[in-house]
Amino acid sequence: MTSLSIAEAAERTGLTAHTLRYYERDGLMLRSVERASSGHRRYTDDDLRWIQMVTRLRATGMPIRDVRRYAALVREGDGNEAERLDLLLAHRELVERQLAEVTSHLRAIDHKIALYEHQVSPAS
Amino acid sequence: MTSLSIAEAAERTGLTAHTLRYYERDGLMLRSVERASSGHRRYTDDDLRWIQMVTRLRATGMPIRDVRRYAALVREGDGNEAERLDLLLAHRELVERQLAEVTSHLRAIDHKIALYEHQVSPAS
DNA sequence: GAACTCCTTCGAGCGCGCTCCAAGTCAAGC
DNA sequence: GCTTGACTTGGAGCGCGCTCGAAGGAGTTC
Repeated sequence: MTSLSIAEAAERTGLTAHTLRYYERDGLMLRSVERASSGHRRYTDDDLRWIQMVTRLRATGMPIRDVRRYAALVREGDGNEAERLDLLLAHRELVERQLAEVTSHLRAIDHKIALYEHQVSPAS
Repeated sequence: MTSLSIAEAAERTGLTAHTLRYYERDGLMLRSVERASSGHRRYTDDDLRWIQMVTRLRATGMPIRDVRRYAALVREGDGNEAERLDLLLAHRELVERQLAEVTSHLRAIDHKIALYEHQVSPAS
């Protein structure tokens, strides 16, 4: 079991140390990160795995407050799996709708691009 | 050629009147929207078409400042089509990368969902 | 002509998600 | 013992994209 400083954890997760501290004080972590005798944070593999999940939720657009709710459910422990599932299913639904919308707007933009491409280096 | 009040334009575009005014004063429109003798804005079909393009750029995540740049190029008139094309191509590239990233994170979340689904109503 | 509705401008405010700063602590190296 | 560097906390600040409020004007309805 490795145990990383905040700088190392930042590097591994792609977040900044600032953000890691912010996530912790904002209730996004499952529990307070352990401390060395110096008071410095020590991130475990479990912490990193959880941060990866948080990153996935965030990268797919889940608001901080919903990640916090999800974290609270996981923190509570066994028994609320159905609630966690609901939350994730609702999120997936939303993300899929957004993907479809962005894709459709992108196709429209593609048409515009095609027009400009024709204009900039016309075949005729 | 129809000509709409700001409330009607808001309804057609799905934006709020507040946002339409904001876009105009922030330089996202191609020109100042025409006014009735009362001073009220009158949106033309051209205005609506442009707003639709702006909406597409925004919906695909283009920052306001880049939309403003694009609007400035279009406003300048003929001769900078290559620049406009560059801008749109760069945007498309970015959006496609983001779509891929979101999709990949979503797949990972799907695995989590599958685990919970199994747990909540197990086959065994 | 009073009330009502729809609009105007200017500027402040807000929610989100960080991002940064100041002042201090601790451990290691010289 | 002093310096250096990585860390700590609390709280302020910021960039983005709206969003809203106040005060007022124009036009219609009764």
